[in-house]
Amino acid sequence: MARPQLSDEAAAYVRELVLTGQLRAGEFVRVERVAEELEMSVTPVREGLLALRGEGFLELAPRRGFVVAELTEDDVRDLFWVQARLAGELAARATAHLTAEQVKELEALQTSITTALERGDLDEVERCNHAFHRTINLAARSPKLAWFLRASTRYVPNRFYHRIGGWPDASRHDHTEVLAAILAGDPDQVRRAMEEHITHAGQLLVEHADLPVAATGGD
Amino acid sequence: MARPQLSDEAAAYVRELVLTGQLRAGEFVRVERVAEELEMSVTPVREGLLALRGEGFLELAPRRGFVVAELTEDDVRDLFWVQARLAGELAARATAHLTAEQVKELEALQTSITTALERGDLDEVERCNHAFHRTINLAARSPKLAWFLRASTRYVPNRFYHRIGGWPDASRHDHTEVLAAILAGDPDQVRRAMEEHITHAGQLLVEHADLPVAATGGD
DNA sequence: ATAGAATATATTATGCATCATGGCTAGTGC
DNA sequence: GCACTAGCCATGATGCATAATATATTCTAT
Repeated sequence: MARPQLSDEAAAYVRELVLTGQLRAGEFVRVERVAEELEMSVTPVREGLLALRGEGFLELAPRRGFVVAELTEDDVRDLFWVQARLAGELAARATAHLTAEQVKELEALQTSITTALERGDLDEVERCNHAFHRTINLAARSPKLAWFLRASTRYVPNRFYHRIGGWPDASRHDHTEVLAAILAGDPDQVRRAMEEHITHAGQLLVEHADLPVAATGGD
Repeated sequence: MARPQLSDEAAAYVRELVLTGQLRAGEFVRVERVAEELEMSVTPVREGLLALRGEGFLELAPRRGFVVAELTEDDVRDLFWVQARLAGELAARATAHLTAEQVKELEALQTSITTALERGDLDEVERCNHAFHRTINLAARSPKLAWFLRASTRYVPNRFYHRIGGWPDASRHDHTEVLAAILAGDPDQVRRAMEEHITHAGQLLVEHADLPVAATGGD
């Protein structure tokens, strides 16, 4: 799976530039420049940028170029509001579908997270974290909800949580709550636990991200 | 607004083909064929299809082409679940922001819908319907939530409601409930009214759309 | 005569068409 | 049933026309 699609590579590259603030709101993304940086031609870059427009990261000014979209603190709060609702619903639905084996896997992942934390292996923590949520979200068997969830999580920079002190520990605690609710077999309790988990993450991200407070004007 | 962007035209064309069932799940969308039909070259078509992949309508089999994605009855139910939550939240948020003038506009639109219904002018009904929701959604001042809402409504075929007997009348009734809640200034009541409204629409669409009941298997 | 505005020109980048390459598949022969 | 071949089609590289903006030049008014 070296480079399945150049346009995906271009999209991922620019998305990360936007999320890490290396490209600021209002700036133009020059197709040719990106093409040079990634050593590809302009066609796949343009395709990738159009995909990013579809994701809400860029706006397209016809015959002018792609502009980085505004992303305010309120926007991030709203994104996590969506993410919390969706992750909560998916987790609630998953409760009835999770097999005993899958529950065991979740417990194993939770153990791995704890030991990895003690070793200070944050990459491993993130991997297990991801697997934990993925297992739950797949078990819900609701691909469209999962699609919307992914759309909302795209706004979280890769490896963002690494840079937030105390987050992995808080996450480990939240997962314990989710697991307990799953073991209790109570979908509503699972939903609440997962919603709180995501909400915590959102609060941390807003505190650490240093975003513009309000939009500039009315479009 | 003749042809703002050929890729948008291609995306809209194929999206409608998928939604109206002229392209069935699993079928390949041949780039060159679409290009011929729209009398454009393959580049903008491919760009449009990549956008549709981002919207969840198509899947991309690398080096094979674009395949129409599965859309089951459960998927549509989930899409309307999302739509109802988002429209409800937006309406609740709008309640505090709506000016007296905007409320008057909503009432005027509601009146227009009623008279247009009596004339049997379904196009006008749809126009006012759209304006009604748009006014509320803009007043909520939550662009990201609005983005997700739009993503969920893209799955509703254009002019779909025209073909459903009794829908315009039911819609008129639901709007009355929403308006009453807005006039009462009660966000929670507004949310409930709007969620019910969308849920009704979803039920009607599922009943009339004749979709596959379940997904074929595990991807 | 100079400052400012308006027009003409030059430059830049988009957007689309065309072309070259190579992967995937089906069809043929053994 | 398997290997090989031929053709189709996705993918992306390149070239060109057009639109938009920046720059320079000219004209006008004070």
